[in-house]
Amino acid sequence: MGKGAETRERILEQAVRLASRDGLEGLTIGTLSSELGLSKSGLFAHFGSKDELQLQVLQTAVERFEELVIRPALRAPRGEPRIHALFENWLVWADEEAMPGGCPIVAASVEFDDRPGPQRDFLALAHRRRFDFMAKAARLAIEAGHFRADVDPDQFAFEMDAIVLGHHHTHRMLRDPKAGERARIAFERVLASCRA
Amino acid sequence: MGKGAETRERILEQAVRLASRDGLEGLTIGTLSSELGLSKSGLFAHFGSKDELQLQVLQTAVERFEELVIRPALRAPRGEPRIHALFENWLVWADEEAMPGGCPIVAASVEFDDRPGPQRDFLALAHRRRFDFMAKAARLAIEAGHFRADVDPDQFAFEMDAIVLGHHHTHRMLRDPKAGERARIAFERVLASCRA
DNA sequence: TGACAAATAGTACGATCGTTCGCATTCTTA
DNA sequence: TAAGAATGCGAACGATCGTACTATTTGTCA
Repeated sequence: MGKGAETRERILEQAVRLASRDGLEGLTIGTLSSELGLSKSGLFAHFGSKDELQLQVLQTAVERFEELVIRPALRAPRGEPRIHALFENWLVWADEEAMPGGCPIVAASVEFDDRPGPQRDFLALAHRRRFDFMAKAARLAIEAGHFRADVDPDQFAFEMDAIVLGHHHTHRMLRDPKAGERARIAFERVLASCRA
Repeated sequence: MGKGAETRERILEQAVRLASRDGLEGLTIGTLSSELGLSKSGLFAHFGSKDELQLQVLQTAVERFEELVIRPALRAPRGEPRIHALFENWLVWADEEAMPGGCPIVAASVEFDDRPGPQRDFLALAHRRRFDFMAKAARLAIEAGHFRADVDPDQFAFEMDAIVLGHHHTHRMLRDPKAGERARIAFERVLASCRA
């Protein structure tokens, strides 16, 4: 746990920042190293290949998502409160100052959704887990009596994911200041249709 | 209006195909020219710069969207039938064989949403017009008595856009065969909440 | 403190990027 | 059909890409 790991952390933080703006392919070893005051070869040695760098960037982003969105939601009571917390955390996530280009996972997903390889595999798995988490939250809401018993948890996950994507798009591309409000109204409608 | 325009069409068709898979930056003049059996410089001469090539790719994609999604919808009667046609055409659009990487406009939007420049400007305008079209369709549905008078057309546009994005994501990244069904159920719920 | 390992820098490589320029070919049309 | 414009090719440019190798510095610990 020496100096190497510390440097790698510094590299990955900046790398996530760049990847959120320019994508995983737009992220370049030369640019990254010069912005950090490191040599290209010195930085490269930490990862061995660009593929590996990209994978670690994704890994870092996913960990940060779980830390800032998932884990705080888990501290809320099961059922609708937890779902509500998850949703609100997720909206804030899109404005993380450490990711000036928006969610790097969304960016990478669009970039790699048609290119087989380890990046795509990693992203697919991460998304699958995210979906499962949402579906499980819905299931707990059913058990808690907040949601009706005939609510389809997977359908709920789909709609929640869609609203977040719509928010991301409206917020970042259209710069619409009402994006958050729009997303909340839409989600509230979904919630209303699920309630017991 | 001779041979030049014809070649340019051929170039742009293949360019859209590549851009849908690899993004606008991943689209490279060398690859594009060799796949078409043209010389790099000969192809380049048609556009003068990569920026211009990218812009024309976007222009081509938008024109195709209007031809395959918007215009057919306009042939349906105002109100809910037109909205329904718009939605269904849009879902089919994501599977256009000429765009094996999915909607290039979605890809480019994520790619350029934080990079100022003519590409971003073009995309923002295109999206604005798409939103306006959806909102107008909702307004016509209100006038036709299909939708309640207190429906917010802009909110409707947001939710429709979100569902299409969710479908795109679930379909292309997760390869979930139920993506279309999920999107239809979600949209039906939105429609139900709007009906008079 | 000295030896060994870990971390970083330096340099160079082949490939490819977007772009320029001059020349050949092909079209159009007077 | 001859002239001129439109179109396309070939070669080359400087820059940058990811990567490989060899030094040199820095850190760790017996």
